[in-house]
Amino acid sequence: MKTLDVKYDHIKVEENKYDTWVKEGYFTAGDITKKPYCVVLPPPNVTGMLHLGHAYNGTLQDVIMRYKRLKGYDVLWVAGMDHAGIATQAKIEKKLRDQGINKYDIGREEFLKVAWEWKKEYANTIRSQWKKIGMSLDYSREAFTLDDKRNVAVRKVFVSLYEKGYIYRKEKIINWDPVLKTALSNIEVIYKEIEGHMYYFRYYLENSNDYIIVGTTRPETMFGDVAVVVNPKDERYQHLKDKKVINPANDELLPIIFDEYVDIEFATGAMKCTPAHDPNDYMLGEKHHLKQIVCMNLDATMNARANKYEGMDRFKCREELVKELTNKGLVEKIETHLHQVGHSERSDAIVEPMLSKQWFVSMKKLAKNTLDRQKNNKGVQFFPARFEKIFIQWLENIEDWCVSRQLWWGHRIPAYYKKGSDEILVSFNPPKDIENYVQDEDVLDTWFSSALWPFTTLGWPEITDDYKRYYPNDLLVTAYDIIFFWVSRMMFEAIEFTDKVPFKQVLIHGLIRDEQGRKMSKSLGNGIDPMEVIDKYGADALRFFLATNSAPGIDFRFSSEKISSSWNFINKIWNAARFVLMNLGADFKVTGFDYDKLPLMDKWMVVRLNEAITNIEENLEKYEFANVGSYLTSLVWDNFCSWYIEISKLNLANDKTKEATKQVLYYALKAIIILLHPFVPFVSEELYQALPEAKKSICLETWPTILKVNDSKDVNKQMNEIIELTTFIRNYRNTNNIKNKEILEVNVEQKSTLIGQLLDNYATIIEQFNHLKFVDKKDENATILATENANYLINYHKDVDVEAEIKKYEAELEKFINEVNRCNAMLSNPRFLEKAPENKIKEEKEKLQNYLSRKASIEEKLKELKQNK
RNA sequence: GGGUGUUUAGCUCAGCUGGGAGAGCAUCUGCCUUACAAGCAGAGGGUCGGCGGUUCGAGCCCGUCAACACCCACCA
Repeated sequence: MKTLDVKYDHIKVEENKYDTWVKEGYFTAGDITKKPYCVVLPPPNVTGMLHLGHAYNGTLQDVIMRYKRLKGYDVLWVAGMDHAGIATQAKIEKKLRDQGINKYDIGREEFLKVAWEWKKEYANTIRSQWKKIGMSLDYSREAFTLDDKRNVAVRKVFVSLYEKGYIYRKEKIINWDPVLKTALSNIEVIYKEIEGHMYYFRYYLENSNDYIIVGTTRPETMFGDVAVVVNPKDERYQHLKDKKVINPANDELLPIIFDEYVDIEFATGAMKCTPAHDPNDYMLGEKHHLKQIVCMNLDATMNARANKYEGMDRFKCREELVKELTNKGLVEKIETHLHQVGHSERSDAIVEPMLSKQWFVSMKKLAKNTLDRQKNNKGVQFFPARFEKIFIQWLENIEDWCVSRQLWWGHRIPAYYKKGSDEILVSFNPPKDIENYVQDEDVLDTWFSSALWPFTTLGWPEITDDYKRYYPNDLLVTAYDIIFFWVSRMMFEAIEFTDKVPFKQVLIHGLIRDEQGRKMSKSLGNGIDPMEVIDKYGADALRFFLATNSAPGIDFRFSSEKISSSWNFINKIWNAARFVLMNLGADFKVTGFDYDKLPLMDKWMVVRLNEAITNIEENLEKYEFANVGSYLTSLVWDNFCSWYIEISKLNLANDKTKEATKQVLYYALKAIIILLHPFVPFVSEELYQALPEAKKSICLETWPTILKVNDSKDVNKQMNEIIELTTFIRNYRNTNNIKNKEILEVNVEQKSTLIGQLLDNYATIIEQFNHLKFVDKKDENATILATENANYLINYHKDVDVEAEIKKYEAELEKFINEVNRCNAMLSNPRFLEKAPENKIKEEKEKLQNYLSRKASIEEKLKELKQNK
């Protein structure tokens, strides 16, 4: 049994606990005598340190994991990390660049060596951060999205999808990141509103002085133009049938194409068509069998198509071309124009839509399979439910997924091209005559491997014991910003390859913002390092803040003030525990107690605890952690500390009640510590180990159970009577400046047998607690407190200001008159009596009686006061 | 152009299936009462964004408007 320091010091408390937990195997799953419960951690990217969002996500899960362990489950929380292809490669390239190294100089193999070193370093950092947060992960099953086991699964899935016809390779318009020089999927493009220009150019008709005006926001792509398109219904352009116009940029002749796609109202209603640099133009091009002319290089400089602009950056080219055409008198006008421009999620470069040959996953059928399940109630249960709608809508409008990336850091695509032939071999293993083939240089989108995470972490494609036991996962916890990237892809892959949904439930949480409510971002520099917060306030305070200050699915603000409040709360428990332990004494034995023989106050503590356990459990099951937080706070702070401990001081001083109270203090403290453990694992372990007869660790404990009692209603009622009287007395002392040492005389007019019992048994303790004395005499100037069950007449009237007293009572009277009126209005409404549920009516009737009796008491008192005047 | 969320006390936010508005911080008053002054006791403070509707009864349900935030979408 450890003893507690006088002061709560989070640094000391949080030291040296985690390693023991891990070493003892408390987080290692596999006890097959228990029911399994499995969650896989959303693997953080090995790009760097964990941020506050990771701490939030990890805390929510850890709360659930620790709760489930206490509830007796065999909990598996799989640790793992994500290779984060683009993000990590970008960082490594930058690091190399800073050292003056170009990745092409060292080549793919050397580059990958550097990358694995990088991964090793950051993996260690991340593990040390998990440790500081206290995340109870199973490291024995730790996985990495790019390790050998996961590679086997990725190859198997790729080949299988290819063989089933879901994967194809095709030249299409894709989103090209010219900085990282790779293709991107649609959702890796972030659209931002940018003030650009709409340029209007004159396109002269062939052999004519007549011209039409064509608007564009991207003049540099004119070198890839193959037509001008107008709407067939547009009367302005009927005369252009079979005509050709001259491209102002390169004097080439462009046919006029008629297509309904063009919006007559927009700009001039005449649109240039660049099939190789715009998805809509591409579609038009396919339809009208137009050429596809790429006019840029992979780094977004212009290619030979741009003639003298070859080698120039696209935006510089735009500028120069506009200048040139202005000089030639071909510019009609230039307007500023707000539009959405796609940026690369990782490099922030303006994405170039570009014709390129890439690998795609055909999504329609896979999405449909997922939707069928979800809509037939065989899908996953979303918390909060509204995210299901978002998920469904996205799947219903899904486009094919571009999965090839022109990177080195990732799963290399298992496709082999036969030299000197068009033959493509897609196979799990390289062909035997590999010398006759060249493997595809590209790697797969990171999310291709992440999408398999719920089952590859459990050993799939092998049907392992883990897979059989822990799949499907019970829950996934993630932020709403990666529903599309991750949740939906896990869904369709799981359904396709395991014929099961990957997890039964998904808990979607919001994002954490800075103190001003802004999104945390690198560019704003407003990111908060969770490790700094932990140093200052402790992981427990951070965790309690994160878990209990957020509503499901809604963003919330970081608040150092609230973390500080969390710290204070922990400090409160710390001190309460010190008080209890000090009073139990060194020779305390846990003997339990006979509830029926307990004094009222001790019974009340047991009853409060029962109610708290029920409420906390219910809310944990619904992932309503904010509710759990307020129950815990009021249980500990109000019930346990402010009332029970304070009253227990009297019971502890009395030999008759001492022993039972000690037992209940121990019982309540232990239960509270365990209830708190999921949120504050470190300090709860410290406090737990200071308890008499503690096990080796709180991790071996079980969730507190409810003690069956049948008098909880009476217990609450009686204790509430004491609380009401006490609060009134305190208020009375306060407003009349009466010190505690001055004993107040109080006469009680009983209105119920309950009060009789209460006074018979606990008069002395109530007297001591409130520094008062119950007397028989009734002073005519007494102040009156009317409760539902009694009138308390306080015989203290020195320096009574009769006028002030009258005013006070009149105010009080008005309050009760209003209440009586309210009840009467309700109860005299025939429709209320007719339609409201019976118990509601009964409740209101009881209230009315109570208010009437309180009102009568006050009226009586007022009458007396006025007579005395 | 669609869609979602938010709007509650001075500030930051809870309020679960409709049945008398809550917390933390801040404010005011009084306390160093030996678990805790990072604390204790008491108090004040809100026509729950506006309007309309459903209901015996609305912060909660429906409609509408407003402000703010976010997501999706190929208008050159």
